[in-house]
Amino acid sequence: MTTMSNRYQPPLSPNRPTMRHVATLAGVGIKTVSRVMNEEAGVSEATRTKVLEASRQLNYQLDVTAGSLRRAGRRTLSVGLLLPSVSNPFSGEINRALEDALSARGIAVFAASLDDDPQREQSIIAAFLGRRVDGLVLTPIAKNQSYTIPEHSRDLPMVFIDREPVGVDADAVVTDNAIGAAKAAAHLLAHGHTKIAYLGDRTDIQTARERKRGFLEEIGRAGIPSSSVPIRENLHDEETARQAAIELLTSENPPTAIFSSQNLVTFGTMRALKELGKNREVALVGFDDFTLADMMDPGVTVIAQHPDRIGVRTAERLLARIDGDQEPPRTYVVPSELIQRGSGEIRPPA
Amino acid sequence: MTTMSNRYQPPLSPNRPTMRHVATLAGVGIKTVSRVMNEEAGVSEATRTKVLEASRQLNYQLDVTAGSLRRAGRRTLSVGLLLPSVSNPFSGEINRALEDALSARGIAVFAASLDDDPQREQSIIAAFLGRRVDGLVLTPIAKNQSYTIPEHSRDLPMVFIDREPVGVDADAVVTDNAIGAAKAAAHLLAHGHTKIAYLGDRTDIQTARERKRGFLEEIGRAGIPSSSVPIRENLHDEETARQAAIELLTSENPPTAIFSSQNLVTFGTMRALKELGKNREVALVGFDDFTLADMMDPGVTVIAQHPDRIGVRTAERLLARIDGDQEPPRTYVVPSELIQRGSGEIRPPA
DNA sequence: GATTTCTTTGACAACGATGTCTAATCGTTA
DNA sequence: TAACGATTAGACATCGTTGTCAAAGAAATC
Repeated sequence: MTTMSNRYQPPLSPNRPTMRHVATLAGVGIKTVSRVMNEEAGVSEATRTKVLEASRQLNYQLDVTAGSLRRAGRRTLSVGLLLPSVSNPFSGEINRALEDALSARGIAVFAASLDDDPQREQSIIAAFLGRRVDGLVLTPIAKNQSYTIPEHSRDLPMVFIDREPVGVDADAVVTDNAIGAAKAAAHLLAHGHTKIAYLGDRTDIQTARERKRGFLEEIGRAGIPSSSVPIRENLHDEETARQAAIELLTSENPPTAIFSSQNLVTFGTMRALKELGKNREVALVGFDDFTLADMMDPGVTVIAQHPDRIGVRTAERLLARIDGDQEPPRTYVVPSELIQRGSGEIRPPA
Repeated sequence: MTTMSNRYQPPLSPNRPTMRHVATLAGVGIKTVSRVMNEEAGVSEATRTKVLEASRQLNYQLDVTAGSLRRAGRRTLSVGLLLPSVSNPFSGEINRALEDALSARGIAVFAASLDDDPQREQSIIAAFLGRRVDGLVLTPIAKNQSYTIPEHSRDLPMVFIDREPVGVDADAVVTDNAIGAAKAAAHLLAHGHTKIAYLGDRTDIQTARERKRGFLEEIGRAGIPSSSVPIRENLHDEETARQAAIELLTSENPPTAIFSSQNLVTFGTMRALKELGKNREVALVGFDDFTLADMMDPGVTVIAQHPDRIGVRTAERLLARIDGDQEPPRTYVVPSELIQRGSGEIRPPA
């Protein structure tokens, strides 16, 4: 220890205190303060207390971002989360599960909404990268051409949700969409239905395609030609779904059961059934659970996803990657679950 | 311009490029690159193009956090948002509206969930401050003793939602809770009810208290002694609400109408009514709108809040403060709205 | 043609922290 | 008692950027 005085004295203004303020007050060097703040070893108990006391007195708060500049691995202790929309309940659940897992490690989450806008997607990812996030979780709905992650960020820890990564080496966490849809089909078949309609989301959405595939395959296994299955697709909101359902139900040879591939489509279908007074006659199984599904008339049978489990698994993978896991990327499947509530157990008219 | 060479040449590694990389490639000084990136004036068109080209070639991405260290006002272009829970639909709407308004200005949002845990609140706020956010939006539910914002952060732009700030000078954006609840009471009174029960949330929640007050005042104005009003409080989830409602409805002198002060309480009440087969006899008005309210039997009449408008107004205030608005803090009221759907229009038995 | 002014540009020192390296101190042991 | 390793501490450079300032060159004025 050559001298006790630093090169210059900070103004010690009433502004937000820095490490130097704490150091001068405690009468130690700035690096020592750093050590105490980061709970590094090699500080005597006496100095530690001195520093802590000074820090408490000044109400000092370590500047995480400034530290990230020099910190090993340049960790910023923040991750970016790209969701269809933060206001969508499914996304909210995932967001929450992720937050819980990451906050335990002191990692904060930037969340942003995509809204199926590829332009927006570009700029959000850029914004995340510009903030030097330690990892990325991507939950896009639509198939957007290229996930243009710049070359130099290719090894950024990344986890995709509900979508297989293309062109990037990354883990993915998905629901067993095809299997879930097959379960729905099997359930309706088991209740005696043979005329089961499929109401589906936009075909450029990978999960929607998977669900359709699983559904049709199961129907096929029952010996029903898929050409005889009424299919209405590219329904992306309640209203278009409602119209499609009405059209189908008032047609010459209406289905006795309906499988709807997504929340909003289910809602539209429920509306149509109620309007036509057929809600107790035509069976319905929807993909995705929703609040109050059991309070409907009848309760709505669904294939429930588990956003919380998806979130937990995602967090686990992301943290593993951040911690240096070099295993080849994998896709993790979170099983869906059939929940019987009445609408799916309606039998066809004899 | 003394020399053209910088003190040292960067390794020009395949890693993430910095400004210096761009500068060397473009053959200009690093400050010039900074100017171009920040669209500062005083750069000739020729140099601008050169720099932009080099930046494009290297896929350079400005490091926002590093810049914040030196930038005037130390802007980090990020804000912290504290919500009851990111998975709660009401919070989600607010989050979304805020994001839309702030992302237009290049500001990213850290969202975190509080879960009524004062401990957690402390650490989240500390985490936000440690990341040097440019502003704070706080949406706590429960009354938590002290909003301990350290002295030196007192002038940090801050907006409270649904809660008057105490001990801090800050704007607030709130729903007209008392007025909304009064509207509910008036509506039920107008339909001939005199025995109207109040089912309420935890009494330590300010908005819950306001709603109760507004409700009782309106009842009082109708000449009904508030002592004769059945009141059940501190219901914080569906199950306790359901039990309270059942108790009330099976009592000797059951109410002919119910006002429930919050979403989950409304759900519990709906369940109770359905179980007792009274859903078409007993009137119900709930505070807070919810998905599929119109699909219930009967449709549920509600006092709807407007989380989107709350979010927009909040963003507006926060940005104004960030931009230096020094007006004395105000509380902004976003009006609620009565939506008739059937359950609130049931008349008492003759 | 000589000033003066304006425009364009880069060197340099920060910002607040941490990694590296070296120095002082303290026990321990030969 | 001297030598040594272990422990504790601080000086310093540095992370990637921006604010300040000064200098070079071009344009405008006399």
